Amino acid sequence: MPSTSSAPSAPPSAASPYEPRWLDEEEMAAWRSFVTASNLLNRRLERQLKEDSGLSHTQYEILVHLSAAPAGSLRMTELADKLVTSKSGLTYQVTQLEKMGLVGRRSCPSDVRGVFAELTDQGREMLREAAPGHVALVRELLIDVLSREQLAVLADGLGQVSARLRLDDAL
Amino acid sequence: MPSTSSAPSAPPSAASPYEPRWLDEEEMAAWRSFVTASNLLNRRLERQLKEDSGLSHTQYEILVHLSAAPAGSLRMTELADKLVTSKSGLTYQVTQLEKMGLVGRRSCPSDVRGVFAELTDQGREMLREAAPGHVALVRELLIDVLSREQLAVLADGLGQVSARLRLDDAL
DNA sequence: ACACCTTCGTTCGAATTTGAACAATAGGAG
DNA sequence: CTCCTATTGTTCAAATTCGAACGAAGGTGT
Repeated sequence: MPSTSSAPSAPPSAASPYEPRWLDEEEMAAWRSFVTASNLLNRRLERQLKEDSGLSHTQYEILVHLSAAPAGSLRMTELADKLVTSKSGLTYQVTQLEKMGLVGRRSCPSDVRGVFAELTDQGREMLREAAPGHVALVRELLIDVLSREQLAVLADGLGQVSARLRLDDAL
Repeated sequence: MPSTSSAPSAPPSAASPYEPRWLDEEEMAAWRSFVTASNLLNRRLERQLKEDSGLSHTQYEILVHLSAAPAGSLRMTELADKLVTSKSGLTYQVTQLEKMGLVGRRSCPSDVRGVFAELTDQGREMLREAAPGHVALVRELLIDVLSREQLAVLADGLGQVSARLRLDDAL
């Protein structure tokens, strides 16, 4: 009965020490639509990017974050944090992008251990080409489907959620 | 300059045939927080489930959907749709769950090709044990962070988004 | 009955992801 | 300066993911 959560009419009879607060119908709807929208959206964006630019969404996001950074470069760890991936995962993807000539590695002057991932000219060019199609789809599938108010709530609410998550992670 | 989208002050000078409609600050904030929240949330839930129940989020969701279905069973394709994964991905995971004794396969009477994934008693028990901890975390990290109104907007807006995505996919 | 196109679930190989273990270094307390 | 602990990025093996290709049926129209 307990789906992700709710037990509308019949909570799991008697199980755990303290019966948890299940999700009511509305909470459940919010959670389900969040998960579903996220999955569906990812799927579509992945396909679009791969077909039109030969990039995975992850790779695209790496380019985006680098392009937004001061010198088109970021420390590996910092980049991993922004992307919300594992360090090893980033190492892998940066290597891939390096092979494609879109990103380069530079050692950090102030810290021998440090490594900067740096956007190459080719990388910038690739981003310039890939961005329009990607943005158009994000707009079509998400942004333009929602009202201004809904967008504001999304930004606000999920911003809060993210902030909390970040804090916890920092522990 | 174009991150996922926005070009706040300086749009990419002149590139594509038709300059796309970049995302303004608010749209950008909504999109970023959506992506980030989704990733962070997934990461946490994944860890919690694995540690407390030895299940991946995907596996947990399979159990949830089966438990919510008429006879605790669903056709593979139907289940794959609900989960928003590839058919091959589902085949793999159902096999894993089968090895764990949480799910079984049954052939479909009316269609020789069809296969039903079916929740075993052990699977139901596992779900009963895993649900409280999972729900508690979803509540702590998302539900309880948002107000009733925000939840309503989430459910509504993202529900719409999902619905559209589903339609497109059906093509 | 026959051809034709769709659907079903699996298999296969390739790509990706993750956490743990590591070696090298940084940084701080004494 | 000298321990001791935290951090950095990589490597490694294992797990998971996907899409394309398949073999086997279903369904339809003629």
